[in-house]
Amino acid sequence: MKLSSYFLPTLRQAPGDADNISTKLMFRAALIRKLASGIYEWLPLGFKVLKKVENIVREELDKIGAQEVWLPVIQPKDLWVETGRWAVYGKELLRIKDRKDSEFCFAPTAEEVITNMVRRDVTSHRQLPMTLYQFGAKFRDEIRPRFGVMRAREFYMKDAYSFHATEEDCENYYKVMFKAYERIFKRCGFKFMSVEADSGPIGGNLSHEFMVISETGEAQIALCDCGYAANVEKAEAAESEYSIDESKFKPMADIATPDMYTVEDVANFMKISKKRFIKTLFFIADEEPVLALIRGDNELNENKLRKALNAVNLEKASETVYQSISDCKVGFAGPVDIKSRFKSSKDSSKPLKTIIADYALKGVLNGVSGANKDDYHTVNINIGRDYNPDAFADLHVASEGDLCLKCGNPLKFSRGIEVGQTFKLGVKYSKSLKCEFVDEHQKSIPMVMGCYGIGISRIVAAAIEQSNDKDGIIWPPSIAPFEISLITIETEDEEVYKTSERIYNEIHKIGMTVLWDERNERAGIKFKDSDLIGLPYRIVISAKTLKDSECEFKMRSSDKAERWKLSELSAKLLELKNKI
RNA sequence: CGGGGUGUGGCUCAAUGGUAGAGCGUUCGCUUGGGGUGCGAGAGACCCCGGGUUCGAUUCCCGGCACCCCGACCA
Repeated sequence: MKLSSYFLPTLRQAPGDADNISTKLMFRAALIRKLASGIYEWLPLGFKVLKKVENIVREELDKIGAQEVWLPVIQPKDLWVETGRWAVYGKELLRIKDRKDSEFCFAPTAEEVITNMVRRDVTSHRQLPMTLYQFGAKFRDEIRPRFGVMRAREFYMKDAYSFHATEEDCENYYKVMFKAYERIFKRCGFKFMSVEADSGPIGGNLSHEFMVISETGEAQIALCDCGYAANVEKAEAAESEYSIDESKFKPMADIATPDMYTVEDVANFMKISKKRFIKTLFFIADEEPVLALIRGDNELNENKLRKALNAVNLEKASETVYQSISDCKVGFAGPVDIKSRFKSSKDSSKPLKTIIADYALKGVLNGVSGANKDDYHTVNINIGRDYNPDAFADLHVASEGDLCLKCGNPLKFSRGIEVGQTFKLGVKYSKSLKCEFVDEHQKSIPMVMGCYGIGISRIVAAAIEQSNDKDGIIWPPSIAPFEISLITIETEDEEVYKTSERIYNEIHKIGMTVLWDERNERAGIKFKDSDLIGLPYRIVISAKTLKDSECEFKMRSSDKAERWKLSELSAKLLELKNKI
């Protein structure tokens, strides 16, 4: 491609709202432009990268027998009602109506549609297993899009779905897919790791996320030297050994804390560590009010609470429920005698029956919590003496100081960008959508499913996030939009231009891709643009080196340039090509 | 959803109660030719939309919209 006619409007400055490195570079190198919040246009250079990534993914999936399809982005409400997700998905699901007022949604994922497709035409165990996949735009109406295409509302994704006759077959294929994912991310040039994940709204009982390791990543990972690695949303902590010396118990006392609603406020006011605070959180679990207790420095993990309670629905209690149970303003409830404070007058909420506490509270001596009295907190609350939870469980989001469930050593924490996730779904969708097949015994049973996503557009951002310098992007050769940046310094010098053109054609002949900067611009501009765009190999043709029948060769990732004989250029490039 | 901020040429930003300016980019000419060079000339903005106050509003007030930031499980 000749640069003079290529749509590549590079910018010297990134737009003011670009909020991380990869987004700034993607704007400056003219990969993307923004159309609306979380919605992006992909320019030719960016689109090329997208296609490069797509191809790697396609090759690896085809290798494991998956078949490519193309599914609608606009999907009818009915199917979503069948699986119950029309109600469950919430505002992230963008809903639209057509001219007849029929309701549709813009696909955030495609389990419904694909399962519907398969249930119609796959009816026998002889047709299984089967894996289908597609590339396509997905839309999720994120609360707060940020970090450019990394957390966009519309994004480009690969989603694959596998259908199996047995649990065992599904599990085996899950491993095959897992290996394919490892090959894909390796080929993209990533430093990555796979971690255990929570399956979230998609469902299922086994899930992994593939994380590109990056300090700027949104996801937090809990790691252990023993090999355990999990998303913090999922990471479980081992119960530490707690011992409290009852002889150190002090008498309880109420202290005035006007208008101090948060642990932060009260801890600062009393000059007591947050670790001595007992957070009291009210939830409604399947219609019943529940009190969850967490140590002041920890965060509650709702998934863990849901599991501990064995609840289907879990939501934070409303202010009225809070007040009718504690009989005080929000922010001042505490565990002491809480069950007996219920005032039913305020609404129809039920009395509190269950108090569940995080293990860590077993180690809190002379704790602090709300006094169940407006503007007061109680100090020196002790477990056993002053309150007794009905149950203990691991309820908090894993954090510094927690111990590995597998080996007991302290967990470490790191950050990553999630570029892919695999789920073993089981029969969640096949059951609700009656996606069944007839087995050898003439019995109709639901298929066992797996689903597997890769964020293609996010991969592009992650690649840049992981590989750049002060001058711009440094593409891994496998996903670079072009392999070679060919720069002609004195375009008006006929010999220089002619030689450049010859080399340009030669590069094509050996099957490599090249972006030729033959603009009538100054050298500085060309070098700056070339570094910004970040193609892996750079060849410079100028009068200076041409007089020795040489050109200059430089890798984007190194700062040393070499002189290459023009006569050897093709052979040397071929060598490079074979390494990609 | 709550709080805050911003909206002025393609980009980054100024200024102003009397309808606007810079840098970058762009166009033309010259210059230069190995790291965003220098000079000159030119094009390009009904100052987000609607309403109000005013003789007069891009500027002040109100409403809307868009975008950005922070928070959203806090107790």
